[in-house]
Amino acid sequence: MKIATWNVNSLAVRLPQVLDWLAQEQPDVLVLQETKLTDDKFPADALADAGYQSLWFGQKTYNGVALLARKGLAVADEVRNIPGFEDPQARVIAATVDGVRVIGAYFPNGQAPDSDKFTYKMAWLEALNRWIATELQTHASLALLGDYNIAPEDRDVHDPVAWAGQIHCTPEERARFQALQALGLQDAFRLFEQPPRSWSWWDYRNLAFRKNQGLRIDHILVSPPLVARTTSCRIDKTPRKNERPSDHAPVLIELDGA
DNA sequence: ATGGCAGGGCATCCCTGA
Repeated sequence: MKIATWNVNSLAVRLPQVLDWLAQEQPDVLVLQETKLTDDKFPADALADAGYQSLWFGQKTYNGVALLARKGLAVADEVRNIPGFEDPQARVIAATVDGVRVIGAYFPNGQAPDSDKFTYKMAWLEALNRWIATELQTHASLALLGDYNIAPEDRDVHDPVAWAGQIHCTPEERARFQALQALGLQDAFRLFEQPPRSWSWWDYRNLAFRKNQGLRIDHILVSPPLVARTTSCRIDKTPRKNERPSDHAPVLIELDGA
């Protein structure tokens, strides 16, 4: 079973690239962030033609998430956003696929550590942690994946000195990432040996991709039964080389067994 | 020290992203 996440930065612009990538990689599940589409505009038919059933949860201009699955999608226990956390922004979509609880999330950016958006980010992260704890009680096999907007460690940052204390790298955000790990989740990427200077996002500006200046902020966290089944985790830089690319690259894991 | 690119929307000399 192959499960992937990709922040596409507008599905309207990136749909052809998503279809290409699905044909290329044939993931069983793909979660998308920053679709930037209202629900009436979601391209469910084009994705169905490509063999994927979809769940989607969007809004105008900002945010928006979706969950695509080839088969085994249990739509009955779909969840949108964090239960009990009042939120006008479309950031979370969850469902169960072949017994795996898949939670796709677009974590708040936070803009700057002294901003209102950072306060919102921290409240959102706290609510997420509480909810994931309860989800784990009913779903032992759980994957939390998406654009976390957190670089968990300095080795996830191309220039840790320049980024020290900046958004995505503050101690408060990193403590929240560690709090998710304290629930028993593990960073699938770090279960394996990886190339140094591996990033999932590169700024559009400054030739950042060509110079490989980026951050690793897109993650797949897996619960213990999935840790045992995970055979690989990688970042696919290929779509970042496309014409009109997303600034994020997809991240994927492969699981043993059904 | 700043902004540099990209997407969306329909007002812009704008907002947000990361």
